[in-house]
Amino acid sequence: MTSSDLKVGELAKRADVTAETVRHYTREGLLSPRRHPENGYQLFANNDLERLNFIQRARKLGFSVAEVRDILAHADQGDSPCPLVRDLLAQRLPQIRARIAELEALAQRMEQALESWQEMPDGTPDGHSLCRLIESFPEEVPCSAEPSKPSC
Amino acid sequence: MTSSDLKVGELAKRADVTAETVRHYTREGLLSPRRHPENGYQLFANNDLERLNFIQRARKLGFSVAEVRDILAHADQGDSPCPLVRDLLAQRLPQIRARIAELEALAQRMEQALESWQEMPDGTPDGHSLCRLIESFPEEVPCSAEPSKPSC
DNA sequence: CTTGACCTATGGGTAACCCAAAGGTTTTAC
DNA sequence: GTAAAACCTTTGGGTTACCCATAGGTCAAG
Repeated sequence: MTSSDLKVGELAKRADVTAETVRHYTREGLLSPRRHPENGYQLFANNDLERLNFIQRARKLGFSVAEVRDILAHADQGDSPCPLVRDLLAQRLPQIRARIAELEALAQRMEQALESWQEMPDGTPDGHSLCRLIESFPEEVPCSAEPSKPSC
Repeated sequence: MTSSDLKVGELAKRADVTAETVRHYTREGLLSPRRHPENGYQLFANNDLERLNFIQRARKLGFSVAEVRDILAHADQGDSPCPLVRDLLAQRLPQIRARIAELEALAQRMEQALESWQEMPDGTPDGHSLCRLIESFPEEVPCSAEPSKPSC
């Protein structure tokens, strides 16, 4: 109704996301557009552009969509969501660090594999080997299995 | 039929995965158990234990289940899958590196946020701010937007 | 012969969207 | 003024690599 009302595509363009993303956030309860009484189109207020920008910032900080929904719900009720925000971030950070370490280990396995495979022949699969490249690769040995090893 | 035939749970236990995982790989075509003619149970050959170990190794090297299926299909046809293996790994590695860089950037944003928030008050949401902590966080500025900046 | 441990198939859930289809609406252009 | 392009709607399915619940059949032990 207001001059500042935006349709899905308009809001999406201004926030530089796809219309599908806007619909997704709406389905998930992060946005609550009014409806045009005649054609059923979703109508977003100017406010919602700020809200969508907020969502994007929060997502870039690593919050999940569900977490952002909770943050927004707090704020909508007049409570400061900041303590929640801090908590969530502090919880998530070590998980991200762990994920980085995992991927780093993976990348090193991959590099080591590619390197050591330089000198190995391809070979055709016989009854015992599918691809020696992979089979020659050491299986991960959990440290608890051989506590005597000093490297563990 | 053979003494070495294994049921789902037995194979799973020996390869240290869940029975569900074995069923999943079977559904995806990585394993092709025979069927017990009377009770319909899946029967895995001794061979399949090696095959499952191979799958686990390949997965740890970063191959997707679909990729492992292709690798196994090659080998099953008597072709050496090794060139495919090398190709896939060489393709995947830079993607992993990119993902690591992304997560590293994310972790740094998170740390910077937590740090700078130490000195900021929480505040209750007013009409203009949901949580200043997040809103104060700089939006990602693509370098192409301001080519004059020397930092870009 | 019952109980518990195992098997089967089916279908739904996860995260954050993307995409297609079928159909109604609005805008643009001739 | 109208026809085509552009946009909107809802529905439902796909992505990854599994996990879990249900309902019901089977098997080993006591």
